[in-house]
Amino acid sequence: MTTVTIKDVAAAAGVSVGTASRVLSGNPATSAASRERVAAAVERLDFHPNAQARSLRSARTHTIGLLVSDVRNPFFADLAHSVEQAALAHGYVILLGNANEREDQQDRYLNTLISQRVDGIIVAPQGDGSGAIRSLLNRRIPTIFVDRTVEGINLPSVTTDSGHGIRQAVEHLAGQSHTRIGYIAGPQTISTGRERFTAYTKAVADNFLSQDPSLVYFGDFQAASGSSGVDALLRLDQPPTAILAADSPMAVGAVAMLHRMDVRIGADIALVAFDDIEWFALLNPALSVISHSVENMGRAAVELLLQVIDGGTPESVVLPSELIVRASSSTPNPAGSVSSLRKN
Amino acid sequence: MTTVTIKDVAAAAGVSVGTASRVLSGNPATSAASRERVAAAVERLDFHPNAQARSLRSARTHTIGLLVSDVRNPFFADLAHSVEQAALAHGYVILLGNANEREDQQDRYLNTLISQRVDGIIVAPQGDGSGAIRSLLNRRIPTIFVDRTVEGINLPSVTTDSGHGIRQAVEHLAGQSHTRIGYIAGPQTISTGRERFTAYTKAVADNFLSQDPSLVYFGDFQAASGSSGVDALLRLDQPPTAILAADSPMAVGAVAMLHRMDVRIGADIALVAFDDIEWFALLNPALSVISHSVENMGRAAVELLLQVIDGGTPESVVLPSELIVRASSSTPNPAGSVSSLRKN
DNA sequence: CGGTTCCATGGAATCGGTTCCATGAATGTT
DNA sequence: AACATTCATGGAACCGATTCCATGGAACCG
Repeated sequence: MTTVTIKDVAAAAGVSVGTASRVLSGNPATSAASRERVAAAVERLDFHPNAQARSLRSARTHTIGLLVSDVRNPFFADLAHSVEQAALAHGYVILLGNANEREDQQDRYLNTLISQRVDGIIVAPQGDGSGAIRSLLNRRIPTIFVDRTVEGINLPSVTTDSGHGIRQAVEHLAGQSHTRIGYIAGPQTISTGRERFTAYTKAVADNFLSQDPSLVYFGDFQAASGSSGVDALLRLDQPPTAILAADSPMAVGAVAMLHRMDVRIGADIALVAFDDIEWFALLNPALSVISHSVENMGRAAVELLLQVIDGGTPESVVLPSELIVRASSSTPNPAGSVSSLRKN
Repeated sequence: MTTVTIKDVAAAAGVSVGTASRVLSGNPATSAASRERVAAAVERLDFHPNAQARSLRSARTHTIGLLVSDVRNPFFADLAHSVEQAALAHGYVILLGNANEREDQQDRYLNTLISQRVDGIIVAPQGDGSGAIRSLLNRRIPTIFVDRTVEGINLPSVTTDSGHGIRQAVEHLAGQSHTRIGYIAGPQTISTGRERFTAYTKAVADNFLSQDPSLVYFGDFQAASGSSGVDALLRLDQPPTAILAADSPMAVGAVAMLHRMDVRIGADIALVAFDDIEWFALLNPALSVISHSVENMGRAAVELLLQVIDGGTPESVVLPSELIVRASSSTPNPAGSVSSLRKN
């Protein structure tokens, strides 16, 4: 590992390290002559400034931490991509952490990000804010929440108004004479899990549909729990004729289980998923979804964070959600169609 | 941004910074008494060591760079996840870069990773090795290739033997009397694109199938080109009765276009994709795939890299690929079934 | 032409850790 | 009891950049 330092560059260019540094950082107090000679030396030696040394002194790393809940969830993969592109456009690099929907891994990453002295952190948080998130607040590290928030912690955030989309979905299903709408909920320890569940509950009540609590299955936002949810709901004495899944991995699990049970989506049962994933439209029948723009979310998150880094206190952003109706929620004859399948 | 340094810790614990540092880095030359006092001070002050300062002196960052071609490609998202988990188990943090299948973004990230002085780099490379990859070699930065390689650059790698799976797929299709197998190839500038294309060509020849060059469409490993590929192939005077897509995003694009054209997969045309993605099995009909273990690939990559970091020169690893037959490639009556659809 | 201003420059301090070295106390050896 | 050895410790040098400060030459001005 040959190491070229700014000293080597200065020597090669015949200037002092101070001058070399000024040229490198674009300080205007440099002559054209030395700019030229330093540039040539950098080129010749293939010099890459040591980011550690640089940020040790300047207290800026030009790095932002992004902590997502689960990279394999396409929603977060897309989010990572859009955050990364937006950050890149502003000269920042992202350090990506993956909490795997676990609070201990989140804390571990947060501590790493703090140690790395990232300029700011964008986090889709887990838990109740008792762990490493406290350290962020205490140290006043620029932080914003994305997708989710933590109750009692007042940080700028970019979230989705899931209420609107869920209301639309429930009304849409009610409009097709579904009265028993099953709901595969996210964990109630996560803000989106709570918010979407509340919206479902309210929409069901407002539309005079069944409020039978056994129509709700509490999952964990991961695929396996979507499968268990379908299994549990279809075992009920009076199973739902439509199911709404609170995120896309659980929807995937639901689809898999429905296939396994030979229940025809869009015919025997209606299915709607929260989150629009590219290939949901490719399923046969195509899946109806509640969509929100991950592109906008990523961009807004970076912009908010940069404002906080610059000392501002920006307003939180709430993005809209919208129902997209496809074939999976167009049940020809909803009532009672599934009950005959229960015996399988 | 309150900053707690090791000096504060040392003062609070009543020891010198040297001793505090030794305690923190687990140096055995410390007394139980000072270990205890330092630990207490760290806890009380919520001290997080500055990784910059630490690695500036010790020349170790405990960070490895992972540069993938496209985070939104589920294959690479899964790879990122498995690399991350494997790295975490060894006390390393990953810095994730996303090249977006573009060489300029790759070079930009490589330079950043070099500046960040990561201990090593795992890269799924783009291009011909003329760009920033040269800098890696010159500086002898521990680097390994994953998934792909670069011709003429001799670095340890973890790749898939795509040949076996592709041969199986072609034989499987030939066994169902397909004689014209369309191929949506990856770019020939990428090793996997070349290798898979070569394997297809050879398998087609070995099985005495049509070697009509117009059966091959060259895409770019991204979804849109899968759609164009299907469009082009089905416009032929003699369209293929089966299509093999060289990666999963192109397969997604292919599926989307086939839907749009109302061509029934598994009936009008057979389809096989390289890469197994969780939900490919959920499509109706389920998609036949050539599968390889991304889990093993990630783990092997981290292990290889750690060996290089420790000064070793490990052997490259080649993982197997395997055909998984599902309904999409079980065409009941292949011959000529698509030609009637061409007029649409 | 003398004095002020401007500005590029070199040198040194600095960031926050790690690590080397000298020291002195404690322990062990004969 | 004298001496060698071990070992925790404090202090200082060091990693590679940035940034402050003093300096000296050029430009400008009356």
